[in-house]
Amino acid sequence: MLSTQAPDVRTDSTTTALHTSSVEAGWQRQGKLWSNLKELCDVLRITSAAIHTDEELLFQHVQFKTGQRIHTIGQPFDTLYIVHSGFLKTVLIDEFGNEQVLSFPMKGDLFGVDGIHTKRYASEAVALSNCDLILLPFKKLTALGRAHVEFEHAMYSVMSRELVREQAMVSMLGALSAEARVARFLVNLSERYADMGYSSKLFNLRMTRHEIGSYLGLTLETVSRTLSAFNEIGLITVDQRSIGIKDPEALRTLRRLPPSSSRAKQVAAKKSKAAAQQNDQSDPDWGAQLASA
Amino acid sequence: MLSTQAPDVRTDSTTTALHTSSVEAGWQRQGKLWSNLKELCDVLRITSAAIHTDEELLFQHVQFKTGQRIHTIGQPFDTLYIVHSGFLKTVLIDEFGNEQVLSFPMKGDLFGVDGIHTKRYASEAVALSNCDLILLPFKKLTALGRAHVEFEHAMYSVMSRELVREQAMVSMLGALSAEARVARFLVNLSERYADMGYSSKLFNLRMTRHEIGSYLGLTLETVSRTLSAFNEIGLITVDQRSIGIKDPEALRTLRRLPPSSSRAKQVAAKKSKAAAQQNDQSDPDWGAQLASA
DNA sequence: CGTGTCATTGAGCGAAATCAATTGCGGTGG
DNA sequence: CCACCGCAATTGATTTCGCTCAATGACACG
Repeated sequence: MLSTQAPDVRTDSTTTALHTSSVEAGWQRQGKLWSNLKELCDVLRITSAAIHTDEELLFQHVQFKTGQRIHTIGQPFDTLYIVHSGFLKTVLIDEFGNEQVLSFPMKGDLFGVDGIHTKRYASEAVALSNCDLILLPFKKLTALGRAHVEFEHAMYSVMSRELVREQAMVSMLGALSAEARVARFLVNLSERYADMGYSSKLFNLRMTRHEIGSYLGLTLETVSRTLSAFNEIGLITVDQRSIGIKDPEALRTLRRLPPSSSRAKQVAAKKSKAAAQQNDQSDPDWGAQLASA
Repeated sequence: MLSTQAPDVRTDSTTTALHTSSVEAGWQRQGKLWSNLKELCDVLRITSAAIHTDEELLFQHVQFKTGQRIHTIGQPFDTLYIVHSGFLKTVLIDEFGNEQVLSFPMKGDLFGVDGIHTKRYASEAVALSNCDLILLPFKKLTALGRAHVEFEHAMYSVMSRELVREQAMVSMLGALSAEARVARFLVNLSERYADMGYSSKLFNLRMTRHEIGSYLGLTLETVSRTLSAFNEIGLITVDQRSIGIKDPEALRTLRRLPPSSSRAKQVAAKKSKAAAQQNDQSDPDWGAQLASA
């Protein structure tokens, strides 16, 4: 495995030493990490102009290993979580035990917000990799909001951001085709990786096809087929969990795959090209098919 | 039109006299209405224990007529809206002008929250009936949050509630069949009407089939057909915009094929019926098909 | 009484789900 | 080390749900 391509962070040595490796931010103390307010704001990408770096307030970190649950549905709520490193999923579980993936929190994301209203978490959070989370007790948050005007505003802002994200999700599920959803999902992941300083062109998926499908409102087979189709066309490369983004712009603007008839044509063209030793990804007349109305 | 069944509020005389009719709460002043903090909390269904009723702070009301836009996408954000009476829709508009309905705010609902993050509204709000809205300037809100601990908590709570609602929406779009979506939509509306003190059994839809379809991720034809089907089965009565709820429990538990399994049972039931040469649309035991997960 | 908007209903088709078979990979234990 | 197992992923065959296209009906409005 290429350690350069994967945003694996300290997972490279395979799940063993969490507390031993050094980390970018936070103060290390006998295996526990603490962050001050400034660091917390940085992780959340919040403008912390008037925040004193000498603030004595500290925020505890907690580590979770792959597969562990951070909180479950119905569990009494009292703290929010900020992802310092690692990857997670949040899921809703219906009355029959079916999981519905709601989000894939990663570095800088906040989760647990759904617990504020009813004082119990409305969703379940599971670590998809080893994780380092910053605990943000809700009490502390409100106290902080009253002390620092900036911080209060920032918290509202972050919650608003979450809401907008959900809205975009609803819009996507309601209006886009399967291919468009998968395409946007990939672009989205790519951009988030870029934000985190990793490669936006080559990365490993942290979730299964099933989880992706659940997130996008599709079956795992459809996700798999769509990825394969994108691969054939040269938009991406796929090898199991490893994804290479080849044509971000096409993915971003993709609405629907060409009709199966012209698709056959395309494949044919591709074959003839391969036979002629031509370069693959030229395919002139599509890749950014737009909806007409 | 039966004025008793419809939560029409001052709309009966058809869009003419807004400022003339009297309203339940608020202080009337030459055509403008003002609410104090207590009233505002009441509308939001917030426990306002420690809120002084003698609070001098007043919140302005604004009236909108059917079809008017409250705010548009990209417009600078500075105030939130609380629905005092009337019905609205919030929509997202994609790059090709297609509308995607996000919510149908009604009495007690808060909207405009999506503007906090980017300082510009991310969605557009349109009045589906004549509306009376309470303005809640964001500045005022934060100030209030610092003054009244209770209020700050309440605002977080309301935003959390919105987020949970969106999550439920995502879950529905991702996992439920067309019939289940429509069924839940009806139940949801019914309950909201009940909360507002109107009949939960008989009401008028304020939105078109197209808008319902957009909201549920369906086409207007599918919505229409589904309503007709529910009507034939006796779950509801439909006559244009007028809906009568006949079997809330069946609607509430109506499902379709979530992920896997459960299908065997369905097919078996179908086959046994077919074998018994049963009449088509009598189908006694459907209308509340449950997934066995 | 036309005209436009919204709703209903039907026919046909296509995208995605379901069902099913196979392959690839990582771990485990003989 | 390899055989075996379980899980994930790929791929194909078939079904079906919901969309598209289209015609018609109901109602409000000028």
